[in-house]
Amino acid sequence: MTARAAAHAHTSHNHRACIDDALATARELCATRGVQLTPLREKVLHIVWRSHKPMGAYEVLDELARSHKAARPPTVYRALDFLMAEGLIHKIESLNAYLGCIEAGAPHSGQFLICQKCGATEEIVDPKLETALEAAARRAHFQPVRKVVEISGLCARCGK
Amino acid sequence: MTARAAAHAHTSHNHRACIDDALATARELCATRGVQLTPLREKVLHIVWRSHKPMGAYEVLDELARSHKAARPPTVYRALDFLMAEGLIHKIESLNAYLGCIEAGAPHSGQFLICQKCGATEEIVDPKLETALEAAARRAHFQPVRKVVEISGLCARCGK
DNA sequence: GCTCTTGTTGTTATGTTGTACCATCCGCAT
DNA sequence: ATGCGGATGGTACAACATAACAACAAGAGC
Ligand SMILES: [Zn+2]
Ligand SMILES: [Zn+2]
Ligand SMILES: [Zn+2]
Ligand SMILES: [Zn+2]
Repeated sequence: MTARAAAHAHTSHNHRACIDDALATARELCATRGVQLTPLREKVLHIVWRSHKPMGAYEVLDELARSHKAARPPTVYRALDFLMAEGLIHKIESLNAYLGCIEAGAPHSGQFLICQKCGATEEIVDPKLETALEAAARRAHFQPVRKVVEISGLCARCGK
Repeated sequence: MTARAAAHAHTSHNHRACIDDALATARELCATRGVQLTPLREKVLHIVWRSHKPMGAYEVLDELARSHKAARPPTVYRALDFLMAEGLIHKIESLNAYLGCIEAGAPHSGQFLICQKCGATEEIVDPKLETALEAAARRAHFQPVRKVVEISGLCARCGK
């Protein structure tokens, strides 16, 4: 398990390591796949990774525009679409926001614990939950393609 | 199990029975709770129940406006908010759309199988999946409040 | 009857999220 | 040099959702 994956979103940790790890992994993956992690896309990935709270596209845009005057909505959405296609970020559907993936390279839809109080969102990888999802679909003769699992509530720290 | 709950979204069935059942259940529940299922709200519920495909708020608005000239976005969103609060419909987060609940009266967040080809969306009630969600949250010391589960893919009919 | 309160609906305007479409630029292969 | 495909620039607009205040209707208490 990487330092990044070991860190929990709601706990204090060396977040610089999260970012560095995420960017390094992204560069490796894109190089291997022969796709371009351009400076613009890397910048957007960096912005999304600034926290463990899902970030809205227009928040990303505001941040990006500070150093990139030409930034417009399509600029951001194209970068986000690329990063999602490469499995480097996830979209949190219930928030219309985006979050860095902690398991980039391993194709998955993502399972999330979203704290309603502090906003911190932790991506979990739970094989039993995955199995239960597959079983539920199978029971209905349904072929799953994308599985959205977003649990909102109170994180360990806020729920005390 | 009611006739409504027994019907699968992707199969042909007597859909009038779905609607009648849903409206009757809604009237009972609201009467019991002492909340007002007004003609407007009932009309919106009826519109949402016209199919087993999640319906966007503006689609509902277009339909509603045919018989209710004063209808505006807030008209529809207020009715949808009421119906959600009473557990009569669900919002499908990954589609920004709304769907009638097949188990109104039993508080739950809903679990959905969304066909990407035909659009039919089936609400399932899977205790094992529910257990797995609870367990995953517990493992992270997370207190779940709302659980969004939306599996997109191909339904039994379209996946053949 | 009156009026206070609460809940519902009417109405206008605006905020937020996401795309369509075409132009331009750049690296690379022919 | 020419053409091609991928990436970005830039304008406009579509789709989804809410804020804020006015109007109205029904029941409770006087
Ligand atoms: Zn971190
Ligand atoms: Zn992930
Ligand atoms: Zn039906
Ligand atoms: Zn339901």
